[in-house]
Amino acid sequence: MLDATFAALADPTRRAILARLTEGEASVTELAAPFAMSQPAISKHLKVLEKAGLITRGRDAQRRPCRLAAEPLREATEWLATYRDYWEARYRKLDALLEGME
Amino acid sequence: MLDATFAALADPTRRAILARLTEGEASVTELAAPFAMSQPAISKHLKVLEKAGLITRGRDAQRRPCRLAAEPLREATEWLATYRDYWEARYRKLDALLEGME
DNA sequence: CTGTTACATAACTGGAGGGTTATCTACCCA
DNA sequence: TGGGTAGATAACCCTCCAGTTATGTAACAG
Repeated sequence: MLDATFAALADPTRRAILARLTEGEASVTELAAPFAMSQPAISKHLKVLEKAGLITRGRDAQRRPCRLAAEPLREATEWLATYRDYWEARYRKLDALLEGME
Repeated sequence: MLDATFAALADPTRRAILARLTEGEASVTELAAPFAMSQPAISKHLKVLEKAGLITRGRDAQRRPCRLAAEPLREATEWLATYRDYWEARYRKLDALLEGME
C-alpha cells in the first residue's frame, strides 16, 4: 500500500488536489478548474488517488464528489516517523557545532 | 523536491535500502546483497535516491559508501503533517461512535 | 604489469505514467 | 423525446522507469 500512496503523492497535481480537498468535498469539474489540463487528465489523477485509497467518491446526480480519505497518509507518516531520529540527531549536531563557533 | 522524494519512496527496494542505512553506512555490494537483483539495478536505485537527496556517497578506495541523508524525509513528513488533523478527526469521530454503541 | 574487487555506464526491452482528442454514458430538465 | 451537463472511457502519443546483459573504469594486491 505504501507503494501506491507514495507514487500518488509524487505528482504535484495530485498533491494540489488533496490540498484542495482539505477544504471540503468537491466535484471533478471543481477540482479540474485550477489546472491548465483537460478533464480526462484530472479523471486519471482521481483514479490514481482512489486506487491508492486517498480519496473516496460519492454520487450526487451527475456529479461524483470526491472526499479526502486520510488513512494512507497516516500510514505514510508512520513509516516516515521511523527516520525522525535521524534528522533530529543531525540538527542536534549542527546546533552543537554552531554553539562551538561562538 | 517533494516530487523526487515521494517518487523515490514509492519503490519497496529503495525503502528497504533506506531502512538498511539507518543501521549505518554501507557499500553498494552490501546494500545489494539482500535483493534478488543485479548490481546495476541497485546502482540505479542508488542514483535515484542520491538525486532525491536521500543519500550521500563517499569514497573509500574502490568502495562508495552510502549514508542516509534524512532532510528530504523531514520535508515529506512536514508536508504530510498538514493532513494529520484529518485522520485524527476521523478517529475521534470513530471513538465517539463506538462509545455511543456501548 | 597483472589480476581482482567494487562499482559505473551503455544499450536494450517491456511496461507504466501523464498527457492529448474524440467519443460514450448517465443524469437532469423542458 | 430531445438537449445539455458531468464525468468516464478509448485510443493513441511520448517519456520515464525498472530490470537485464555486457562492458568499462578505478583502485588495491601480488
